[in-house]
Amino acid sequence: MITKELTIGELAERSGVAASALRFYEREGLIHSRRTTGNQRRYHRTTLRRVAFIRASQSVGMPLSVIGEVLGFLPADVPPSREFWVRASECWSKEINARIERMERMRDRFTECIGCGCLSFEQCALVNPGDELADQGPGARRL
Amino acid sequence: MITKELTIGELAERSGVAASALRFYEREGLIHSRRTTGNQRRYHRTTLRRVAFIRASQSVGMPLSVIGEVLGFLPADVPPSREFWVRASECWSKEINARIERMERMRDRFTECIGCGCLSFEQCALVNPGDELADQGPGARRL
DNA sequence: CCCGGACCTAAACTGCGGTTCATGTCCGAG
DNA sequence: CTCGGACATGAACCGCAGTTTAGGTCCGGG
Repeated sequence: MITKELTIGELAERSGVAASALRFYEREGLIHSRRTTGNQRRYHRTTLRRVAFIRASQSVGMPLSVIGEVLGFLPADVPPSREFWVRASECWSKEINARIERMERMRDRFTECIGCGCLSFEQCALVNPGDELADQGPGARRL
Repeated sequence: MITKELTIGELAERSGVAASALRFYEREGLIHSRRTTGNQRRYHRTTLRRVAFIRASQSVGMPLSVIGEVLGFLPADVPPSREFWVRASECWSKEINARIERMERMRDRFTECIGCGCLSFEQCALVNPGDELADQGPGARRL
């Protein structure tokens, strides 16, 4: 059969992603499925691509919420166009570069500041960054 | 009075760290305190330095567990020596550089892989990194 | 002596990205 | 028709780095 649908087990095996994660992605709206009369999930083949995109994006550090937003522009059951990949790639690259720069600035500051031995409050830029790291709110912070 | 001890409120204000966080650090063994007869915390002044070090280390992405290990070499109530700062700085710099390199590799892979439009399983290095990201076990992953 | 603000504790909650568990249903091979 | 493996669901749990809440105690000024 051409364009045969996938069960969750098949999708899990072929994508290398656990079935529990796939159900989770579906709850979060990143992927979609049809249901059989017996309430089981059937995935369109293009879902394989969507999952690949999700994992690739995660591997460069993107949070699922952002990936979800971008995938929102990609209708279900439609294979992602070349344009889509390119646009997404550009978008991600910007983000990653920004993060790398941020880390480089931090490292330089740290060596500088530790090197001078100050580490006293009010003077030290490391202890009081002020610019970055500010207003991240309470709770856990992503590294 | 010289070498006056600090209450938790004072330490919180002077370090810019919430009292709840200071109690948390103490539970985790990163800082220490004496207790008054009324069971209230009194901090040695050098604790201010310890907290500064914790926050600085966090700002470059170090997890508390690792910071705790390093602080373990620094006895309570002893001001950190210059040597200590230098050694810690070297140690952190290595870690940060490793992370930056990792992110650069990822970014390059991503642009390369997305650029070619493949994103198919089994071939794509991004989808199947294999080397990094592997064996991180179940549960949440740090970004 | 009394009052209010600072302090104490343990337990529950946050967000992220899922996993694990308990319990119950579906579906295809024999 | 029956059996076992695949699937369904909701709820609870993991680690991290704390915050919030509830309920109780301490301490200094008036």
